[in-house]
Amino acid sequence: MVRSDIIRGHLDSIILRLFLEKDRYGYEISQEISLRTDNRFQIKEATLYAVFQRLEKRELIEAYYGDVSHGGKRKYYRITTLGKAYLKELVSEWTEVKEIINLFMEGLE
Amino acid sequence: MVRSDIIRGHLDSIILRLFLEKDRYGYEISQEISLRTDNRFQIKEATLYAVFQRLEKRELIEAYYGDVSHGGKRKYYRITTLGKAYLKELVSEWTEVKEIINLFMEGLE
DNA sequence: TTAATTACTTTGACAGACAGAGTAATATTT
DNA sequence: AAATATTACTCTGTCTGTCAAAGTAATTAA
Repeated sequence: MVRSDIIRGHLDSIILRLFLEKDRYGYEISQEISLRTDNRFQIKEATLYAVFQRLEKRELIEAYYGDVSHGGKRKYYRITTLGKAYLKELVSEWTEVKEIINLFMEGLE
Repeated sequence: MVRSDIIRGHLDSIILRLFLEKDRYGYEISQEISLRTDNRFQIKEATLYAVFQRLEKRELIEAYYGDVSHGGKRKYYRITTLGKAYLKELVSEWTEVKEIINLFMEGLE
């Protein structure tokens, strides 16, 4: 398991990326992250919903209530146009951050 | 300039790496980071000295006072054996984090 | 009926990073 | 010699992101 404070700051990117693919609800996002990372990273519930609140307040995603299938009622989110533009920025930021950190880390692997 | 909370968690790595090369003092580290990143990232003074305190408390680096050349007296740090081992861990952690984030970011660049 | 799973929410705490202000010594300019 | 710039370090208080812990509620399986 990767320490979460090393992934800190990238959660918005990861989550927005998953919303770019399709509308999703919270629990699904958390499952999807565990699945795709092969359990190398798991987002904590409290963190997840805090991210949603932050993104919604900034109008990068918007919520609507979906159908109740298993268990509790699902709250779906969709990414907004603003959110898509922001994700684009985050992606190029990631490219730059990677370059910078590699600058210091390479030659040590 | 890269946002600092996206580099957060990697400062220990960057600084330990610079100490691996040779003993250095604070101001030098800050200059070196700006230089190597071409000013794309600048560590703030308050942050820098907080990192030193953290690393010293964990016995990953140790301090000694050097000669006074220009300006205020310099406090030098050297990396300890423990620090070297820890850096090794951080480097492999970085490789893994990179993989994980790329998992979500690739195909969007 | 009970337990397990799905799904979301809230509160309070903590750690890392930073702004801002301050101290102090040396070097440069006037 | 005095004023200013630069080098160098320290401290306090604040903000933000993440998380632990606890709780609510609905559905499904035992």
